[in-house]
Amino acid sequence: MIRLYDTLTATVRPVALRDAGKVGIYACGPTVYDHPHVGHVRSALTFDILRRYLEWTGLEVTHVANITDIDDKIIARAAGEGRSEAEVAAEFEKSYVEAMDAVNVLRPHHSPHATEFVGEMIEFVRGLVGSGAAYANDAGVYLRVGRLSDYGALVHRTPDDLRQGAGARVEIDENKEDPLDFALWKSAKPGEPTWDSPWGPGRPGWHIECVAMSMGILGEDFDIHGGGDDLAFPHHENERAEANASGRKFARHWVHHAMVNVAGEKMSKSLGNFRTAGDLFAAHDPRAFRLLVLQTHYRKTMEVNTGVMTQAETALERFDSLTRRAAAAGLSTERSAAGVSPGHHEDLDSAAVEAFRSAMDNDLGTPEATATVFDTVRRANTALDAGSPDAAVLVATVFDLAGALGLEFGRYILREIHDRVGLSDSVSYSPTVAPESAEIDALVEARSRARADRDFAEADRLRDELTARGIVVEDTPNGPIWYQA
RNA sequence: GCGCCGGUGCCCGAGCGGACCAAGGGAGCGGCCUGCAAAGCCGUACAAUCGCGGGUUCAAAUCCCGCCCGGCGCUCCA
Repeated sequence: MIRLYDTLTATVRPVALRDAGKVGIYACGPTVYDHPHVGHVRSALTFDILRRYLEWTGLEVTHVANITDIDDKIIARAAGEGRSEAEVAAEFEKSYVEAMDAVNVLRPHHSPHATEFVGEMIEFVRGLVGSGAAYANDAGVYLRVGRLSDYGALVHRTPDDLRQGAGARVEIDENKEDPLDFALWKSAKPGEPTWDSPWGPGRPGWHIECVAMSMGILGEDFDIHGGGDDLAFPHHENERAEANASGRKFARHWVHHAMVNVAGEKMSKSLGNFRTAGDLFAAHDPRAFRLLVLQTHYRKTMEVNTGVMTQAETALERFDSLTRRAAAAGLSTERSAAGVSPGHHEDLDSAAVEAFRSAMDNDLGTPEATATVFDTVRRANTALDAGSPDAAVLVATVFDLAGALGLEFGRYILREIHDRVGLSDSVSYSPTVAPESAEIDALVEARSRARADRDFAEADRLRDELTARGIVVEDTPNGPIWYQA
């Protein structure tokens, strides 16, 4: 079983599943008040990789990632733009989903919206008020944090510690019994969307929606809860507080990933920085960002800039070229080529599979796992060069392992990606495709004939002509292969 | 200020007490292959003095202490 760092215990420990063979993951998704930025993408990629890997090992995964579609920032934006909160949320959720598709993030099994769970939230808050764990006044309903002795445990602080910070930095709120108390329900203010509740019209507080949605879909005592490490406090801590105050068991394991820095965020484009995911993917292959995320451990801050993106794009070329070489040799690059199914990889190269598994099991060691895949690429190339029968298994291994990481190859893939997100017209690097090509084929064949006749001047002329059309020709023992650069 | 995380080659980035070398990717350089390329493969010196200074240990990039620098958090941000 995979071992993961658990924020609560501050140790790397095996994930102890509630139900054998099944994993429930709740990953905090975005509040959709603006276009997604690269940090959102890293977040989604982290959990997509975790999910894919767990599925690869044969576990049945239920991946839940919420969309928070009602909150102060959405309200503010809607008010500023003279449209409804729902319109704002819908616009940016669409933008978010497009970015996720661009980086090949599998759709979560559930993508609940906060506004769909207001009824559950109200019930939950009602229970807390009923037991005295929370109190209501004119401003709303607040949780009595003072009753929770281990409040702060997720960030390894004591309540007094936090109280000091809260008292010092935040103006005293007269509606709270304790500065640490926070709103479960906010009473209606003019111009804001509201729902009816036992405490009058109002709307949910920030943390309650994730408690309602996670336990509503995955049930109590679910396996993994995660998000960016900036969410550990107050968001996740407050979720814990709410769940614990209700007497229910919450997440068994807490997984937090680190942030991404885009150098000197102030001067964006001119310095090669990217404010939004769209900016990044208009300039670079989205797969390169996934590779970058894979090559950095999830608990470590990563830096994104033009230089590292370009390096990652070049690295990707190793996979794409293996794809071409394998295809030219008549080998399938389908994951299923070697009869692989989730949890069963015995027909693949066992050394690579085991190295991969052991890297991933060790706190999602994607950098080492990715290194294993690159090692396997080299072995596959060597086997291909030698015409060895081992090539088929090695190639199949590469694509199986890479698939578990969500990497997809083949130059034609890029066009698909851009079509998927409607970026085809805005890319500033040349999208590569497998063009339809009776004409190109004819030129390539003519060149082959010229080479066979040792008429190299003509062969080179034809290659130049192809180059002028953006076509790269490579000669292999299995004949020439070509693709659009 | 307090808490947590981090500072590794030209660049990105693993490793986190030793027994096989400080992975992997990128750049540069040299070689093999090629008609020439491309792709691929092989090699790559000048100590990578693993932020700096102490310490523990038979043994430290890996543990401890101090310092410097960076990131995140300290109430609505992935």
